[in-house]
Amino acid sequence: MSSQVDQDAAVGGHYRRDEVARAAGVKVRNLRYYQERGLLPPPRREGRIAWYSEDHLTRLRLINDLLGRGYTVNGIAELLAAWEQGGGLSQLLGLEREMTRDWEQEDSVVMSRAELRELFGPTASPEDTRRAAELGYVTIDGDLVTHRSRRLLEATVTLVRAGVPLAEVLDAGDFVQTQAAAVADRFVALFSTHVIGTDGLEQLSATRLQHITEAVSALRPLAGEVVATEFARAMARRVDAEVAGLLRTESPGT
DNA sequence: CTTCTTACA
DNA sequence: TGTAAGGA
Repeated sequence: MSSQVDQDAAVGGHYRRDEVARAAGVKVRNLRYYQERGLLPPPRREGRIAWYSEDHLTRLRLINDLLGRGYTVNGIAELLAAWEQGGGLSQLLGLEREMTRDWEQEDSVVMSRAELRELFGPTASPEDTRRAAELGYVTIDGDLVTHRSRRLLEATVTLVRAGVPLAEVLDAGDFVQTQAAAVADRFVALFSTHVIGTDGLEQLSATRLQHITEAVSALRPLAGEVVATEFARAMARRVDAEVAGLLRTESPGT
């Protein structure tokens, strides 16, 4: 009966300095070190006693694991920061569902070629239809045309009725697809280097795989959030500039 | 005395 | 990362 330490520690999720250290398999000295490097949140203080929680324990184990795999302290700090941000955002908004939705889950619209012509009017050519199919917006089966996204179709119709030639709308769609792919590549690259590393997925432990899965789902909406925000800002600037230009040329004075 | 920090190697 | 010394 010489050590009752484990009983005290296991109950409330409160650990003293040396208890977390032992439980996580790190040296007491390093608790401070990780704290200074921003890897570990500071413990709750009660007089001279530093109390560590289950969260601290979990994080320490993760840090230790990553360190053992050759990650640098700085790399882990970056990962942890991104992780926390992503998790916070994904919980914050119901946006997650909206942003991770892809075409397969969207309403599709089926119509005949005649209906399609009627929808778009004279600016739409068979060539446009072919191009739309090439870009993946529609699939053609005999006389039936299926558009994969009702929202995109409606947006396109709106633009065309406002006077934008369909061919140019398709050009824009092509451009957006390319740029979106580039943006996605960038986020994925970030993720691979900082989270997965060079080892590849094969030799990862089950717990780390779990962590990665969580991080992916946390980072997806974060990436969407970043892009949406930047896009909104860019649009606002361009529109402002355009409107200012029009005002100068069209109404020189009253 | 214990618990924790600071500072130096 | 170890550890000696000092504050609370």
